Amino acid sequence: MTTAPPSGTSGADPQESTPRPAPVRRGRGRRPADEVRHDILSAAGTLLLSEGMATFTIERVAATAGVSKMSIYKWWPSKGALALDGYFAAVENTLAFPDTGDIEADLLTQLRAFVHLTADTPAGRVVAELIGQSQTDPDLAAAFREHYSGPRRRLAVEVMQRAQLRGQLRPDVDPRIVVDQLWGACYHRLLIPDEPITEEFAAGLVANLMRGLRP
Amino acid sequence: MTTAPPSGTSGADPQESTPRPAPVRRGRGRRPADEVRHDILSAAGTLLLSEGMATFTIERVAATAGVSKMSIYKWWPSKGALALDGYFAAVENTLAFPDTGDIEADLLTQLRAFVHLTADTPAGRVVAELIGQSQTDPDLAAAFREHYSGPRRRLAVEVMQRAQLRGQLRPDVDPRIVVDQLWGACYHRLLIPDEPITEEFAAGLVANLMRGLRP
DNA sequence: TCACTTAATGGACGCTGCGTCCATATTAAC
DNA sequence: GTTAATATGGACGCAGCGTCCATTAAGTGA
Repeated sequence: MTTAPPSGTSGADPQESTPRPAPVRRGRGRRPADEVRHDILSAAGTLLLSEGMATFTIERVAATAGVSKMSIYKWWPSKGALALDGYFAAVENTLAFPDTGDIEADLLTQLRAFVHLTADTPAGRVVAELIGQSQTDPDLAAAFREHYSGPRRRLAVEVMQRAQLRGQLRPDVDPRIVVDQLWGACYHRLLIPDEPITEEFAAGLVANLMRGLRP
Repeated sequence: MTTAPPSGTSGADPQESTPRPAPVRRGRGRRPADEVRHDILSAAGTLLLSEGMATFTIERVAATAGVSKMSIYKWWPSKGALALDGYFAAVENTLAFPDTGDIEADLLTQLRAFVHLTADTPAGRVVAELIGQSQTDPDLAAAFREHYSGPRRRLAVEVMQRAQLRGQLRPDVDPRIVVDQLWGACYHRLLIPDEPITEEFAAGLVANLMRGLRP
């Protein structure tokens, strides 16, 4: 969080070259598109992280953002798509995947990050609700695959392919399947919480796969 | 809706060449509880399998079953819980888990059954939507764990524990984690369809885990 | 500078579904 | 046969959806 939010709710930015006499009051009339979009995304992210998907509605986002519903419908096709963008706007989105040369250590590091995310932040719960919503919201499903699961999956596959070239992984295994056996297993516990998501779980995932189950 | 006279003749006339003799126009008054429950579950299952969770509403189930909403609210706390029971009522629910003595073959058999279920029947899609709904429906989440995921998970763990006693699996692996790496991986592809669910996928899941990823 | 174009707002609309509440009708239980 | 139980139809207020309009302000170019 920076100390100088340029578009705070309270006042105009005095650093702008054009002085604005009455920026606080909102009424009818045209407003800068970026400003409107920012207000919407900010409100959507806040509502999503604080109360979750169950009470997330277009009307509430509009009211919180001080924006009309039409402005929202103009840019987002469904409440799920809006929620996803709100999530991205609210959450630090680090897509870094370490590649230190030790594939086993790198996988464990990433899985530990997942454990931490679900244990110590609301992000895990929110992502689970977004995946849930995407089951009956095609627009969200498409956006989720394109902007969330797709890039992450690709990144993990690439790291494993490099490990295969280094000879650290059997060349005949399909890295795409391994992704499902590591992160898919995590999402499984996130979405169907029969068992907890712990550090031991993460360690077990890697150990089982690397060593194999045979005695 | 026109106001129909209280006599039985004028109630549901429009399409009265239906081969079903039973669905006589119903009016007010007490009915056998089992009969009402059956009508509700039957309608819920039919609606769920034919149109999915997106258009599944209490009102529609009530109308289809020829039942008042109150009768539904009397027995089910949420639409998700009703949908789950409707699913069980409509789908052949085989919980058999083979234990031939060859754990690798048995796991593959079960995973192939999952592939078949998602490819050739609407059950996979429906289960995915139920899991999705359960993310924002605590009643459904509880019922799903108790009646669906819990028993299935337990069964798989028991089979693997027996395999451990037979010496077919390393004694130090946690079967609960293996469940996530096999079925969790399948549900991952079901819920986030970046990659298809195929026989090769099922075979790869088992092969990766049994042999291990190391060269 | 000023007229013109663009677009966001408040407010309203009809619709669906929710969850609840009755009065009534009818069967099940005694 | 009488009584108690309960399912039904119908209505209620509420929330949210998705769309539409007239108003009003910001941006644009001459």
